[in-house]
Amino acid sequence: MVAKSVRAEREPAERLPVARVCVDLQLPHLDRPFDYLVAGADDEAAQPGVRVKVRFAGQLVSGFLLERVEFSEHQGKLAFLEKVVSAERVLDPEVVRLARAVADRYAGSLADVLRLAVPPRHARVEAQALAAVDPEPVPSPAGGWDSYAAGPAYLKALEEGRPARAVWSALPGEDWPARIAEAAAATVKGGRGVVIVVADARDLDRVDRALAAALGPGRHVALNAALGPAERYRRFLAASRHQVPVVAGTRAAMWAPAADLGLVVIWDDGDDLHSEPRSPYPHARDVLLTRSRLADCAALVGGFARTGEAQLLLETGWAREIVADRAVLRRRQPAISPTGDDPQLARDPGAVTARLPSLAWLTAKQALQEGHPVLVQVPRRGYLPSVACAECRTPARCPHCSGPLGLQGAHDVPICHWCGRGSAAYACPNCGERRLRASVIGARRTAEELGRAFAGVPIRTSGRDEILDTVPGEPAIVVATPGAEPVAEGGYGAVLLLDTWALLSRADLRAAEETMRRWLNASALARPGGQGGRVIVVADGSLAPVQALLRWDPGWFAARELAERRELGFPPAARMASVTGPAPAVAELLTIADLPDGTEQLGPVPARDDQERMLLRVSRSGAAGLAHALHVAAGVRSARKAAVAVRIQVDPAELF
DNA sequence: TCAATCCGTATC
DNA sequence: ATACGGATTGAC
Repeated sequence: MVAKSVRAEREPAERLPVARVCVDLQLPHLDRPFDYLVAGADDEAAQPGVRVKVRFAGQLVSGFLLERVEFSEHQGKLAFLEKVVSAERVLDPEVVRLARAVADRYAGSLADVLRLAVPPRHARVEAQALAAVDPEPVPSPAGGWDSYAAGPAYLKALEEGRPARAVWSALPGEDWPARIAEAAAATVKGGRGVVIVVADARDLDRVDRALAAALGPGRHVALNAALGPAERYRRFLAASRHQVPVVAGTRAAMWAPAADLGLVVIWDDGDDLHSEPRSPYPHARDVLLTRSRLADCAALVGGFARTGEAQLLLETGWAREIVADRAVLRRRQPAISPTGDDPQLARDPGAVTARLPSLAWLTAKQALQEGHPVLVQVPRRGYLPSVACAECRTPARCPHCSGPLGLQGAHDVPICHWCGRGSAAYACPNCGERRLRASVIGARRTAEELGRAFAGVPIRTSGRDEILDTVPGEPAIVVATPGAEPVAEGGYGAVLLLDTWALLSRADLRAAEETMRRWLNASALARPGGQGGRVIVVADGSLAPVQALLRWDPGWFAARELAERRELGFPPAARMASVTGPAPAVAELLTIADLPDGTEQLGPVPARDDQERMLLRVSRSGAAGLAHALHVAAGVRSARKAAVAVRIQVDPAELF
C-alpha cells in the first residue's frame, strides 16, 4: 500500500493542470487525445512535445504531450501522467498539425503517423549537449538558376520569405544538388528553415556535399535512413533544437522539425522510394506539399522528369513552372535518337548483343574512341508480368474499369487485376488486334555479353547489390539498372537505353511515366550534344514517351499523361483507395463504411496470402470523405474487437 | 431484495 | 488488454 499512498499525495499543477496526450495505440477508434492530470512535480518538464508514460486501461503506455490546458471536457476522473520521460520537446507543434492532416488524408491514426515522424529516443545522445558552431554569414548563391526563366525571381522570393511554389524541370546535365543548395541558402539568408527530401542515400550524399559548400559548416544535417539509432537521434535533435536551419534526408526527413519553415523541397518525386511502406503509407510529395500549405511556406518540386501529380499542381495554378528556354535546352541536351528498327530487342533484352542495333553499337564505339565512358541502362528483374497487344504493344486494359489485364495461364481469358472481370472478347483499342503477349523478364547477362561485344574495354556494373557513385571520364562501359546510374566525370559520351520493355508491357498504371523518368534521369548524365554526347533509345520513335525524350519535353508528356488519367479516372485526377484483408473482413468493413456518393467499388481481386483486395474510386472532391469513411469504419471494427485488421491504403503506390 | 455473474463498452 | 457498469439471473 506504500505505492498507493504516494500516488494519493500527488497534487495537480497550479496552472494548466490538464495535459492532452496522444497515446501510442494501434486501435483506430482511439484516435483522439486523452486528458491526464499533471502533477505539480512534473509541471516544469511536462511541456507540449515531450514524451510521456500514462496508464491507459490499466496498461503503461507511451505517448506525446500535445498541449496543456486549464480544463478537461472529460466527464470521468482523470489519471495523473505516470511519468514525463524526458523534458526534450521532440514533437514540434507544426509537425503535430502536419501529422494530423496526413493521418486524415490517409485514413490513418495520429499515433501511427507520429511513430513515423519522431525517431526513437536515445537517452545518452539526449544528455550530450551539441557543440554549437559559430555561424558565418551565408554566402550569396551563385548564378546557377540564371539558366531558368523564372529562376532568379524564385530565389529572390525565397530570400524575401514569400511562399513561392514551383515545379522545376531540371536541364539535362544539371548539377541539381547545387541548385537545391542555392535555394536552401537563399531561404536561410532570409532567416528561415528548409526541409529537403531525396529518394536514396546516393542522392542524399550529393545534396549533403552541395549544402556544405553553399551554407558553410554547421548549418545543416543529413538524415539518412541507414544511420544508427544514436547518430540518427543526434541529428534529429540538432534540427529539433533549432541548431541547424536546414535538414536534408530520405523520406523520414519530411517530418523533421524546423524553426520558421520557409521552404520544402522534393527531388525526383516520381521515385517510388518516396512512398512510405508503413501505415498509413503516406507519400513524401503529399506530406511536403501539405506541410507547405499548412506552414504557408515555399515549395520546390524538382526533377528531370515530371509526374502527373506535379503537372496537376501547375494546371490548378497552385505552383508555377521553372523551366529553361528552348535555346538554353538545345545547348545543354545530348543528341537523342530512337532506333526502332529492331523490335525484337525491345522485347528480349537478353538477346542484346546478338542484335544490338547497329546505330547503338556505332554510337557506343565512337564515344569510347573519343575517350568517354558509355552508360547502358538495362531493366531490373522481377516486375509483375502483365499483358500487352501482341501487335502494337499497347498495354491491355480492362474495358469495364480500365484496370490492367493479366493472364493466369498461357491460353486463359485475360483477367483484370482490379475488378476481376474476364475479357474474353478483348481487342486492342489501338489496332484491333486480338492476340496478347506477356512481358519478358529482364536479362542479367547483359554486362557479360556487352563485354564480348566491346572486347578490351573495361566493363563496370552498378545495380541493386553494388551501386557506383561516380565513374572517371575515360573509356568504359557502365551497365546500370534504373536508379543506380553513376555520375560520370565530364558526362557520358553515349547513353544506351535498353530498358524499354518496361514501357511496353508493365501492368502498372505509371509504366509510361516511370519509363520516361528513367530515361530522362539516365540521359541527363550524357554530355551536351555539342560536345559529342549522344543518347540512343531502343524503341519505336512514334511512341509518346520516345517523342517526349527526343524533344526533352517532360512537361508535354506529363500534360498528356494527366489528360489520359482524367479520361480513365486514375489518380491524381481521381482518388483511389484499396482495402486488403481476408474476404469476410474486407466485406464487413465496406458494409460498415458510409462511403461518399459516387464511390465506385472495383473488385474483389485476389491478393497475397489468400487475401482479397477491393479498390475504391471517388472524384477528388470526395477524397476527404472517402478517407474519413474508411477510418471511421476501421474504428467501428476495432471497437467491436474484430480479430483481423484490414489494410487501408489511400492512393496506394501499386495499383495492380 | 440482494448478491453473483455475465456482457458490452470505454479506456482520460 | 482490463476495468467498470448495467443487465440478468438465481437464491432467499
